[in-house]
Amino acid sequence: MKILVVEDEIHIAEAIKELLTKEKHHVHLEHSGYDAYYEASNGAYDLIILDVMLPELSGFDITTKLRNKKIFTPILFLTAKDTIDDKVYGLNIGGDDYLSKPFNAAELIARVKVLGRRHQEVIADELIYEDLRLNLSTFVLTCNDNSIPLSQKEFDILSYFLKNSTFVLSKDDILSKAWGYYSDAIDNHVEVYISFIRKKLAHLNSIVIIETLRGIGYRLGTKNVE
Amino acid sequence: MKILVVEDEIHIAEAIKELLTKEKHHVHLEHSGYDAYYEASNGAYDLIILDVMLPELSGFDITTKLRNKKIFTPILFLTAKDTIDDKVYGLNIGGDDYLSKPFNAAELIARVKVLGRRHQEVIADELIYEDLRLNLSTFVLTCNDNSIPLSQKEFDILSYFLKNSTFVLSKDDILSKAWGYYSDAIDNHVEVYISFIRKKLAHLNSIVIIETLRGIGYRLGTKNVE
DNA sequence: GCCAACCTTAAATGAACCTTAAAATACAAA
DNA sequence: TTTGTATTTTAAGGTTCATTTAAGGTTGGC
Repeated sequence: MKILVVEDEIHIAEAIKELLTKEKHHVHLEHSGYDAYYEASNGAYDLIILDVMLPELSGFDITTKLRNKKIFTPILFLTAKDTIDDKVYGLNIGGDDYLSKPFNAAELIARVKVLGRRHQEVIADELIYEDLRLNLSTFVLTCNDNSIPLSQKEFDILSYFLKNSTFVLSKDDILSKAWGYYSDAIDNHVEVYISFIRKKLAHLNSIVIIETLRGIGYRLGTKNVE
Repeated sequence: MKILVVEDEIHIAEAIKELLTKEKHHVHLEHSGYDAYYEASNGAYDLIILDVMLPELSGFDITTKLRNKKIFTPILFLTAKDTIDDKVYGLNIGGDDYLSKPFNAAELIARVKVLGRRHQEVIADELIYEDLRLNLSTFVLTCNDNSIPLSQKEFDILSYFLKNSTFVLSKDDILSKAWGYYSDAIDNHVEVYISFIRKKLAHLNSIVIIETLRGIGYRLGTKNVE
């Protein structure tokens, strides 16, 4: 699921993100009311976890504005305010559930699961760059009418490139992204996988290539620059 | 809405009934576990408000039995037990919400409203996908003129796939759906049952297959009919 | 030409997955 | 309660395929 977490206390926000990411959700963080409203208002999320006490707009304000806009993404309130009146208020203006801080990880996950069960019209999201589309749930890479599945590592690396298409990525960057900081993987691992991915790009006839910047790293680019 | 209230303390039960009747709901009271299970098991209610501590069967027992029987009426637990483990347990076995006694009248009404909104899922008696039909009350799987019965677990898993035919389901998804969040079931359980189901699909000559996405999960698909 | 960085490929390894049969459990009938 | 049957769980061995290893080849800068 695509989940928007709105929480101004950074360490709590990060903890929630980590927890949900482990459960295979895609998490986006926002820390202030207006940003959150703006981000949520396209209706692209499957669930919004919303702190009530926020800078600018409160969680309740955001909920009211979204519901007025006919955005019915399920909303789970998350807050230190634990009085019954608050709970009732939140549920009445269109929230779907309520969890008090400090909360238990298992309970958060259980409630997310319950809310997610409903909102099953999930849009499979994908990364797009030039003529490439990478499906994030099936790991299938598509170019025009050709498709090819990627392995886990190929996916980790290519998605990293697609998310950072304007940057040069060093081998160390790629190593720590795809193998982890503490792994003993070496440069040759990256070289091998870059080779695998290039082969798949060629097989798809994509115009996308991976350029080598000798001694520096790799960068996405395109063929025939005319 | 038609609401079943299961509560053994008569004065509380009556108070809830009065409260909900005032909100224009039709309320039926039960005071013991077996009676409640029997009453709920025809699936005629829109909502069940269920005390956890009951004579004979506990509220959790009733929920489990109902869900096993494919009765998915929303359930609101109502209880004095307020530990997180209880909450998580209740939500995981198929409950939808949880309210601790003593509760506030306004909060009860607010939560009833939320759960009522949710029960707009159409009740069908079979799931259909491509050439497959799965009867939800007999657990019989049919393809063209061939039929074969499914066991409980086979049914749990295949119906989960049929309800989510466009999504990739991970082993964890399937485990928590068919065995529950707290079970100690392992990946091999899923593999064994996927194998069982595939054998039955083949036996029926269905065009439907279960694809493996290595390292990711499984997804419904069809044999390539060109 | 020489060296370091990089590329490619094939073989070895290991993790993920599949299948099957036997053991354990649940459940209903006798 | 006992017995028989269906279902679920356990366990083991086999298979496949992603990943790692390793070796030899290529490229580009000095």
